[in-house]
Amino acid sequence: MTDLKAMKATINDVAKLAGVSIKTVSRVTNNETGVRQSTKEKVQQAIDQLKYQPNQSARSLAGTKSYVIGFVYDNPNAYYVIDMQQGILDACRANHYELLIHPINSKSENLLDELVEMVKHSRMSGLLLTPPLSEMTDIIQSLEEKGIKLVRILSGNANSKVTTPSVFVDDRSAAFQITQHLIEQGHQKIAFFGGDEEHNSSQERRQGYIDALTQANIKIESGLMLAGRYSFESGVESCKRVMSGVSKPSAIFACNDEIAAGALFSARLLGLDVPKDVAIAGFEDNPFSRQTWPKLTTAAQPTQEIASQAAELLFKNLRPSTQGDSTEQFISFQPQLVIRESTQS
Amino acid sequence: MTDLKAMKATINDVAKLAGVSIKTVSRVTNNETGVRQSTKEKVQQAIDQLKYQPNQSARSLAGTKSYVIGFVYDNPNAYYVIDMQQGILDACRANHYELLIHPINSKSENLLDELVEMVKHSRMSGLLLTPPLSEMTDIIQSLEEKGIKLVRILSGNANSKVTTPSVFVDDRSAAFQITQHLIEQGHQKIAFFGGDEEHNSSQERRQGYIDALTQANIKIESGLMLAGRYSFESGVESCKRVMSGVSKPSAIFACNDEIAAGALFSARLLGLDVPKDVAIAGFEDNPFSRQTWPKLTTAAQPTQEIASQAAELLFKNLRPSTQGDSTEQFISFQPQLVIRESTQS
DNA sequence: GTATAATATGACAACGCTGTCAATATAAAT
DNA sequence: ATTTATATTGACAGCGTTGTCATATTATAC
Repeated sequence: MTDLKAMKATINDVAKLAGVSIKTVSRVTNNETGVRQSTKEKVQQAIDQLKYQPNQSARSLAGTKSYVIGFVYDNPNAYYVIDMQQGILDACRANHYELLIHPINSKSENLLDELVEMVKHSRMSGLLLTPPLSEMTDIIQSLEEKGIKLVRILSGNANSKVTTPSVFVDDRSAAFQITQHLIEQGHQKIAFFGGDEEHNSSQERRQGYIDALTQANIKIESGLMLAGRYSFESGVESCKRVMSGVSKPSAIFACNDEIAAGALFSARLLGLDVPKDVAIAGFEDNPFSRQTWPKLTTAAQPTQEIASQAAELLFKNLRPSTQGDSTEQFISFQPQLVIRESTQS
Repeated sequence: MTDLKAMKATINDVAKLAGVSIKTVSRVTNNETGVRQSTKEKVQQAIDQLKYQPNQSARSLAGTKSYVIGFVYDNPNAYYVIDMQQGILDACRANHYELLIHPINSKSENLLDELVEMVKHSRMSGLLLTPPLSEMTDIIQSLEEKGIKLVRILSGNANSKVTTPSVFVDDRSAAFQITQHLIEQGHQKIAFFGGDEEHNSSQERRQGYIDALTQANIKIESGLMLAGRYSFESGVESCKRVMSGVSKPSAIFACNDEIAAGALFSARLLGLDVPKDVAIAGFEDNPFSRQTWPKLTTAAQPTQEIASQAAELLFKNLRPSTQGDSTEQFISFQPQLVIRESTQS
């Protein structure tokens, strides 16, 4: 049983026990090159024996690195954020980094200053960004110009011309699959309920929808493509609107599960049976997509895994030894189609 | 516009500009006593002019305080966690503290060691605990014995005999109100769907339910009080069970919204109309309680505010000057009844 | 006006680590 | 065996603060 009062082992203790200088211990803990294998083992043994863990404060005070990264987000989807945090935290623990979370308002006036101030004040050595922040190219560029290391997580694919290390989620292809699934179920009139336009994901998902319809030779009806926001209310609204229009859809592809849940709610109000009268599909696999009635067909992304890999990518770019080397700066993920009752008649 | 490269002002710069020693600057930034008013002003002016901010790493390396607190949780409800984080973060920003989040598995074998190790490693000066951790008295006690400052957030009321600073949420009284509301709607046979027993909240809510029935002279039927977990599936299960029993309820009080959503789902499967055939109430005001059909009656708690106040309480106990003084160590919150369609016929 | 107590300030050594550069050990080349 | 290049290791000075203790200044009492 560890006792708080019991002095923590320091680098000096390890050095003494291993019979080397503290600098050598430092080399081992930092995985630096130029330490003989036998020495490394000797030191590692002492580290294990004393359960030595470097003091982060001393580290960041003495060195130029800080072992602290920041996770910046502005996302109302709590499950997404929590999963991201968990994934990042896992990677942080494995790499002896600490995580500072930083929810922000991406519409803030002086967003850039706020971020720079935060990085400076908390001595963060890098930042992980999610949409919509990760898609604001001007902010990204300014941040990089100031020498802040970044990894973006966003909707899209690696064909991008930017150089910022990024983790892409191929929403377009997943949206294509969902739409295709709807078509396979015999639907010809399929509506699309969009999310916030400032999120790239909304555009990507719409493009996937359009691609699928095009490939199936189904005419794109602009009256069936509604703009909206990523919210339950928006789904309610869009459903009400489209169902009172001239051209009524037999299926709806909502840009995320919340919109889909709203559409579901609205359809019921209108006396429509789901999926008999209208099939509804969502996106994201929000936990409550399994708790609606009927359960929602959707696209699932391995959020935690995405987060871990994004963090690992950041760490790689933070290590001077591997900097500028051949580390692949782009990672891609493919969401998975999850078919449930809301689209199966 | 701040530039990252621009050297940050240090205590030395401030001292030089103010014409005092660095120690005096330190005294001012730490609000220590024994600095002449005129000197203090002189120093403060220099601080403002240079936009000086103490370096946290140096601070925690040199001193005994660390300006870092930890938020420890093991809660599947993402919305609750996010709200807690936001509230704590607000308080942290106002008090120049940093927050390290730490999701854990409260069933872990060596939970205590893990926590102590974390506190030591990250040099946290205090911890904020939520259920179920905040209700594990043995862990709490061991932590306090090791000199770790704590603030608990939990279900209950301030009559507790413990001395650990705590923020209470009076679930019992809110559950009483919900049950009373159900009774007022004419229900006599009201079922209770419990949550995880290791959460004090489940017991508190059940007690509120029992108290309300007792006061209304309604017989408590043990067959209507089901044990369960805080999950959608548990709600489905409980509903199926109670509806296939001898004594069928006309109303259900579910221990939280997730259970209620499951009950709702299950009722529909059984061909029951809500609220006509059976009224359903939840607890917590989870966002999706507004996204079910019909919307759920529930009890709402100001999670963010609770979190902020808990953090403030911790900070007060961390400040040596106010330590042991007359700061009230217990804060209470009252959840608010929210009546929606699921209980209104 | 002087002795004494109280108050205000400063000098300086930690804190635990990394960066720099010099010193040493080992391998390679002659 | 020597010299030279290379791989390994160590000594030591910071990093920006706070804690301790000594010193200087001011207020109080006689």
